[in-house]
Amino acid sequence: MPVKMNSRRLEQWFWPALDKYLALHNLKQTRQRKKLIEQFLNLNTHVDAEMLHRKAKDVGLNVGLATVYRTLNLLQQADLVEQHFFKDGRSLYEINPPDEHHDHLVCVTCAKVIEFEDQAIEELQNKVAATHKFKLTAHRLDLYGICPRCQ
Amino acid sequence: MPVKMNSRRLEQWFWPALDKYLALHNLKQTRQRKKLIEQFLNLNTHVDAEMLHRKAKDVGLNVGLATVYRTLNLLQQADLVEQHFFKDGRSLYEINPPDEHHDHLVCVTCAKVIEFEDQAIEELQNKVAATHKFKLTAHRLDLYGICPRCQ
DNA sequence: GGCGCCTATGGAAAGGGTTGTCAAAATAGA
DNA sequence: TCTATTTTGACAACCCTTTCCATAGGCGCC
Repeated sequence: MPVKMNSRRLEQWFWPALDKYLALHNLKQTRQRKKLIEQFLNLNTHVDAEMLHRKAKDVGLNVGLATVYRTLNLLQQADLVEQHFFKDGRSLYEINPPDEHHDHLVCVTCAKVIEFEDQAIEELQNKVAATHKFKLTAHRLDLYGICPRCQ
Repeated sequence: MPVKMNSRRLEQWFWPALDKYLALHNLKQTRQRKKLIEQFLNLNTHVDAEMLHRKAKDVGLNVGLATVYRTLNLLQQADLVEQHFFKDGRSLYEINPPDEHHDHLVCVTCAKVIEFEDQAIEELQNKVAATHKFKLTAHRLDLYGICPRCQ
């Protein structure tokens, strides 16, 4: 079971990391960015652009959808979120704290997602990459099955 | 390295399976379908709709792009091909012979895809599923990295 | 073979997610 | 505060994919 950072730790890691990235790239602190990211951190799950857009409107931030995409792309460039591509053409984004990688176990019946990590698997992946002389940058492992409740 | 069926075995499995599916669903044998699929089998790698469309034109088949998509979707429904979503918003399709699973090592620079299989990883996956009492039905493992030539 | 039903096709249009454009607004530094 | 530069919102443009629709083409039946 992956241990997820609690909210306090998450924020303590995230905001300085973001500030650093912004400063490094001559980017600016803006109200929209801050609010959008606050919402994202609150949710702290897989979100797509449209969900975040709605969530922002809910808390009274009148922000354009384009800005949501720009913000998500920025976060991804900064390696602060991870982008997932799944089976309907839309991307999901997920906060990506350092050293907190996990994979997904997905119930094909109820769509429930369990996160897990397995160090042994990771090591074998590195071995495979090494065999083919690849410099590994990322990976995704999704297991699909039927959860206990749905069986 | 995964062992791929040779061309003869591939065709001996594929065409009867397709015929069976068509018959079962009251679908028809058409020139376009047959030719498109012939090209796909010839290539026998990851293809996207546009590649297949071009390939078909190359051999003198004037087929609409819509038909290419329809054909690929049909094959997927029949479970004769597998659809992949790698990181650029377009889908790749791959012939999917029974009992011939493999995973992917994708170069993030040149988009080259290498196939591999690793029994040890598979076993560990089963173990993970068992831990969570999931009945595993499928999985996908994509490794992303930079290939030797792009480094 | 010919008839009729029903599926398949091509081309164009529509769809849905994402990115680009551009004038106006906001930020950060002097 | 003033100025250079980035960011924003609204909307258009984009790309891949699906849908529409009128026509063409399989396939069973006589």
